[in-house]
Amino acid sequence: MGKGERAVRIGELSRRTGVSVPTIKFYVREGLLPAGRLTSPNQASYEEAHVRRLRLIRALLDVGGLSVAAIREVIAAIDDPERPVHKMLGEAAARLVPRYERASGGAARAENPAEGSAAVARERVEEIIAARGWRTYRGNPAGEALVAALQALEEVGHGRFAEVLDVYAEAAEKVARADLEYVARNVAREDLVESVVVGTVLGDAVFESLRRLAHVDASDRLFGREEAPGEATGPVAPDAG
Amino acid sequence: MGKGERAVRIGELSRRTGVSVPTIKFYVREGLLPAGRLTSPNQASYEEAHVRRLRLIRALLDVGGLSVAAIREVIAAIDDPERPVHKMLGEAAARLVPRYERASGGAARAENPAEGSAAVARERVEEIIAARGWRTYRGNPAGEALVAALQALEEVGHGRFAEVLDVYAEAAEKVARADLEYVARNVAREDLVESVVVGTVLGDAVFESLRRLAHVDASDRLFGREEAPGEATGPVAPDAG
DNA sequence: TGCTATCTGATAGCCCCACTATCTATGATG
DNA sequence: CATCATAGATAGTGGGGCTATCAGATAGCA
Repeated sequence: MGKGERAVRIGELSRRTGVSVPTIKFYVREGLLPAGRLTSPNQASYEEAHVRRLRLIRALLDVGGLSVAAIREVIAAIDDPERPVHKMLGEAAARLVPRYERASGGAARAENPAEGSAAVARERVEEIIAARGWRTYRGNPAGEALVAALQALEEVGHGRFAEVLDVYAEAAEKVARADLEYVARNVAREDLVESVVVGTVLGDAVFESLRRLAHVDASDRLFGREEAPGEATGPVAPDAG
Repeated sequence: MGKGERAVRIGELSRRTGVSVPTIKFYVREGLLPAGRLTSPNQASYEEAHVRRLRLIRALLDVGGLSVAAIREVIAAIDDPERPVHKMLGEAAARLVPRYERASGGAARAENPAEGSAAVARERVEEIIAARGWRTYRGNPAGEALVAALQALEEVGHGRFAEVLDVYAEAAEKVARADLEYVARNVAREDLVESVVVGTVLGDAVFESLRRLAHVDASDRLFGREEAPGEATGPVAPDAG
C-alpha cells in the first residue's frame, strides 16, 4: 500500500509511464485503456491497474511490434472474465501471429515457377507436426504462417532450408516447454492470459536477439578469420559437407 | 533451356512475380530494384535477376516485416561486391534488428518504479554472453534489443522470466549453428550475404510459428483438460477447418 | 475570492509509409 | 496503320500512430 496504490490524475499517470497525456487519451479512445473513474465532470482518477496496462501496451507496441488494432483484440481477450482458460489462451495466441496478412496471397497467385510450393510447404508442416506429436487444430494461424514462411523460402531459392527444420522444431519445443513451466510456476490463474501474451510476444523478441548474437559468434568462427591475412581464400566449402 | 532465362518486359515481370507494374516502378524509384536495361527510350528489358530480387523484396516485406527503407539498406549491403564477407554479414545483420527503434528510449525516462532495470538487464545480457562463451562486440544492436526486451519484461512484472533465459540461449545457439551449417553446405560464396539475410529474417518467422505450434501443444497438455466437464474437451476445439 | 495550472472530451490535423492513379510521349506489334 | 504496352514523372490515397488545439470546468492555493 505504501508504494503507488493511490489514485492519480492523468498528469502523474503520464509521468509515471513516460506516455504523453494526449497519447494516453488516444489509447482510451481506441479502447486499449479503460477510462479513469470520474470524480467530477472533468476530473478522473487512475489507479495502479492503469499503470500496468499502459506498460503492457507499450511493451506490445514497442518491443513486440503489434499494431494498436491487434493490441485492442488481445486486451479484449485478457479482460473478458468469462472464458475458459484454454479458449482464452487460444484466442490470445491467434492474435499474436504477425507477418501473415499479405503473405498468404502474395506471390502464390503469380505464374508460378516453383509451382505447387504451397502444397509442398503445407505437407512439410504436417510432417513436422506429426513427427513431433504436437496436438493442434486445422486452421491454426501459426501453421498457416509457417506454411507462408516455408513457401517464401522456396520461392527465394532456399527450399533446402527445410533440411534444418527439425533443429528448429526441437528448439521451439524446448522453449515452449520452458515458457509454460515458467507460467505454471510463477503466474496466478487470473493473470494467466496476460502472461501468455507477454511471454509470447516478448519471448519472440528475446529469442530473436539471442539468435542474432549466436549468429555473430557462429559466423565469426566459420568465416571470421579467413580473410585476416591477405584475402579471402579460406575454406568456405561452398558445396561439400 | 526452356526455363526463364530470356529477358522480358515489365508486364511479364509483373505477371511472373505477382507484383503490379506500378509497384515495380515504385521499387525501382526507391532503389530496391535495379532499373531494366533500356532497349529504346521507352522500352526496358528485365532478366531473371530481377525476378529473384523481386521475390526477395516481397519475402522480406511480407514475411519478414521489414520496411522499404530497411530493405534498401540490406540490398545495398548485398550488392556491394567489395566488402569482406565478415563485414558484410555484420552490416547486413545490423539492419535486421527490428522492434528496437523506440524501445530503448521508451519507459526508461519515466519516473522509474523498478529503477535501474536497464542496468540490471544489461548485466544479465553480459552474463549470458559470457556463460555461453559467445564472441560479440560492444554496441551490437542485437544485444541492445535483448536489453530492451528484458527491460520490458521487468517493467511488465515478469522479471523472473530471466529464469528461463538459459533455455532460450541454448536453443538459439543450436538454431544459429544449424543456420550457419546450412549456409556453409548449400550456398555459393557470392550468394552468402543474401542467404544470411533471407535465413535470418525468414528463420525468425519460421521459429516463431513453430514456437506458437509448440505452445498450443504444451498448453493443451498443461491446461487443456482441467476444465473438461462440459467444455472444450478432446484434441482442442477445432475452430476452423 | 481570485488566479493559475490542470483536467476532460472532442475535433482536426500531421507525418510517414507503401503503394496507386494518371498523364504524356514514345515505341512495339500484328 | 491502329492498337497496345511502356518509360518516366507527378500527384493522390488510405491507414496507422499519434499530436495540436480548443472550450469549458475544476483543483488547489494565496
